[in-house]
Formats: sequence, structure tokens, C-alpha cells
Amino acid sequence: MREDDRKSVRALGLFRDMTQENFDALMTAAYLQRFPAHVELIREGDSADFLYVVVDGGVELFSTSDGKETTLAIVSPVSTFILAATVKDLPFLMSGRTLVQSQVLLIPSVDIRRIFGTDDKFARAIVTELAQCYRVVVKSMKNLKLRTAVERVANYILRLNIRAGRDGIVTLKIGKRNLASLLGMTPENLSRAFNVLQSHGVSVDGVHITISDLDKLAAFAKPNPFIDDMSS
Amino acid sequence: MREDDRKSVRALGLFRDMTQENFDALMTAAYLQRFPAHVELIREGDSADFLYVVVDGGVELFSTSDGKETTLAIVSPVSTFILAATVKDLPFLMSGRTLVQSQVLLIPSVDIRRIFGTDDKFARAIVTELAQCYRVVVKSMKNLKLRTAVERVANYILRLNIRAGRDGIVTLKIGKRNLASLLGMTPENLSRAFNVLQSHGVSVDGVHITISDLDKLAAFAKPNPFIDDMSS
DNA sequence: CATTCCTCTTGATATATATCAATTCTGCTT
DNA sequence: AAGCAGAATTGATATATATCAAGAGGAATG
Repeated sequence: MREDDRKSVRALGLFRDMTQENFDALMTAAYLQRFPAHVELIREGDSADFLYVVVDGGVELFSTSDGKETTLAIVSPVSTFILAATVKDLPFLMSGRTLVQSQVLLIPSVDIRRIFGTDDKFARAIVTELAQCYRVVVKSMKNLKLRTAVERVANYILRLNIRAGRDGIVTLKIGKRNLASLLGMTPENLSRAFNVLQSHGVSVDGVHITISDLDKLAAFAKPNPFIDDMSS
Repeated sequence: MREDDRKSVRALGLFRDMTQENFDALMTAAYLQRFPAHVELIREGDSADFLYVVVDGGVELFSTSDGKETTLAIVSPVSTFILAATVKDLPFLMSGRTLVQSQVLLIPSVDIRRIFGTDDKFARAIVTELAQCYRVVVKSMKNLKLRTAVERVANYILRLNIRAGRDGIVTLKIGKRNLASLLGMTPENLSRAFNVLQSHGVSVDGVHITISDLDKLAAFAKPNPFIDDMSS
């Protein structure tokens, strides 16, 4: 494992405050692996033997039932996923596959649970992380139940814009097919949503989105801090 | 606070393992209050000054945006709610109102956070509880994204049946208006969903639901353990 | 450079769900 | 017991979203 990869893992909220000794123990037990694109890393229902950390690339968390499939989250570097299954030692509720070639750190769940029992700072960090995850899903739920498909797309663009520096020029970092599934709609409908948003101050050219009239877009999207704010 | 109420709070996963001393400290700092039906206990965006425990009655957690409203959960006795906001000291993401006359225990968040820092067992219990909450919302999300409205109703009936003893006779414990909102549909559509389910082995008379053909219902609903199992 | 595959887009249509309006039902109050 | 208010149902219709089918563009491959 490269030194700066190790540093970026250490910098995560989850690992930042634990003792150096315990962090080293975790890293020694862990495997850093490189996977090609479109490889299934975990499958819904499997037991949670590892905590996963996306070090490089990107992972899609999705779920399947009765032939249908939906994307539940996109995990970008550097973040962990399936912490809840790991700490509860219960089967995964989601499957996960690489979107592109990715580097993933696999930390054995038994080590996570052992150190959770002995390292107060780590235990506290897990609480913070889980609470954060919970709130993110709740927001996502509200987004889905309280907004139409076009509104969800509009607010997604607004959130991208904030993360990209509020200059009105944003680039889609995931494919439109994935984005559609994440937002709970079909790819065809996403295409049409972009067309609708042309009359609300947005123009889309491939992965490049330009917000020509931010006020107009915001007036349509009606962003809500308790759905869209990433920080709280 | 009555002795058996105190006992049922103590029996909750969250409080079961903490020291008696710390539990007593929490209970001393807490207020047990009785509220009439349809009283708003917490409002989205307010700061989380208390952790709430529904001791008796029932509480609806809901959210509002741009004039629309949706029910996110129904909390039955004896359970806590808004733990995540409490431990992170962040604003509520949901509002909460009593459905019927209810007894609610309010535990000051500062005491929760203080004892979380000193009581290992309590900290561990919070992790378990948050992980559980997280998994429940994820399941709810999958239910919403992977199923049609009628399928959600069918699976809701199946889950009720399991909790009620699998005898094919279940009773709705919440109003149909609330149920519709919880399942992400209109009351009119819930009515029609019940009609559709008549041809799949279900008959509905007011709050009384009879499953006349469990296999037929299950064949239609296609229940999925990673969405519908309460225990995992 | 052409081919192929894949994603994206567009149009036509079907289905799911919501809305509006009108009753009916039900429990509660007086 | 009559009346009332909220809840639930039903029908008619509108809107949102999905599906099916076809075509257009783009990047990888030979």
C-alpha cells in the first residue's frame, strides 16, 4: 500500500481519531486490491466479512428484486461502504460493483469489531459515521417521496454545482444510465428531464452541464436544506 | 414515572446494557409527558435537544417540502426516535406528531452525549441501534424503488401477518390515510390497491384484513428477505 | 478507416399513479 | 336519535412515468 493511500485512509472520519497502534493493526490485517471495471465486489445477502474502502476509482451500490434493479448509492474515493452490515455482522442489503477500474481496501470485519471494543475514539467515530449514513439515506428517501423526477434532476444539478465551486459549469462524473437509476427513473426519462430543464436555465451537452440562469433553476427546483445539504 | 414504564424503557436495546447508575442519571434528567392526539412534538429543522421515547400511544414521523407531505415512519411503544440527530447534535430531518394520546419520555441530548462518552456498553448499544435504523431505512428505500404501489401494499399485509401470528387475520393499527402516505401513495390509490388484491387472496373490511389464500398473495407480492425481514 | 458495440436520444404508446369530484360510511357529539 | 365531521370509497379524468421501437452519435477495436 502506497504511503499517500494509507494517509488518505487515515484521514477519513472513521479512522482519524483512533490510536496509531490500532490503525496499524487494521492496515496490517487489510488487503489492498485492484479490480477491473464492472466487477461485482459484494452481493446482497452475503455475510459481511470485510469493511470496504474505495481508495481509487468508483463503486456502485445497487439492489435487485424480482428482476428489477436500482442504484442506491455511488461511492467515490476515499470512502467506506457497508459499515452497518460489518458492525452488526448481518448480511449485506446491497450488492456492489466497480464502475471503473478501482483500488479497494478490504478490512476484515472481525478486526473492525475487535478494535471497536477496545478503542473509544474508534467507537465514537463509528457512531458518527453511522449517524451520518442514516441521515443521508433519510434525505434520499425524502428526495424520492416528495419530488417528481424532473425536480430530483434539477436539485441534483444544483448540488453538483455547489460541490464544483458554484460557477454554473458542472460535469457529470457518472454515466447517465447510472444517474437515472440513482434518481429513481429510467434513462429515457432522464433525457427528457434534461430537455424540460432547458426552459429552466439549464443546458446539457453530453456530460457538460451549464447553468445559464441559476435563479430560474433554483425557483424550479426549490432546494431544501433538509434534503440537499450535504454537510448536515 | 411508573415502575413498569421505567422497566420497559430499561428493557430497550439502547438502555439494556448500560450501568444502573447511568440509567438512573438519564431517567432523573428526563421528563415523562402525556400529550393529546395530533400534537406536533418536534419540527424538522429544530435542534435536537432531546431524545424521544414513545412509552405509550403512537407517533408519526413525517416531512414536508414545497407544500407536499409524506410519512417516513410510525413509531410504536416502546421505541426511541431521532437518535441520529441527538448524537450528532444536528437539526431534525423529520417532524413528529402524536397519532393518538401518547406518553413520551424526553431525555436531554446533553445527558445522552455525556453518558455515551463514559459508558462503553451504552456506546456499543448506540452503534447497534443506529446500524439497525440505517438498515431499516435502506430496506424502506428498496421497497419504494423496486416495487409498485400495489406490491408494497401486498408485502405490507404479509409483514403484518407475520407479526400478528401468521393466522391470516390481521388488523390495521394505523389509519389508511397514514398507511398510504407511509407506503408512498395517495389514499385513493390505497383503496384501489386493496381492490386489486381481492383477486390475489386478500379481503379487506374496514381495518380487518383476511388473507384467504396466502400462497396466492405471496406469489403476487414476491416478498424478499432483504427488504421485508424485520429481524435482520 | 470501417465496423461494432454501446450509450444516449427521440417518438409513439402503454401503464401507473395522482387529482378532482361526488358519495357513502363511520364514529362522535349534542 | 339526529346531525355532523372526518375518513374512506368510487368514478372520471389528468399527469407522470415506463416501455417499446427506432435511430443517431461516440468511443473502442480490428
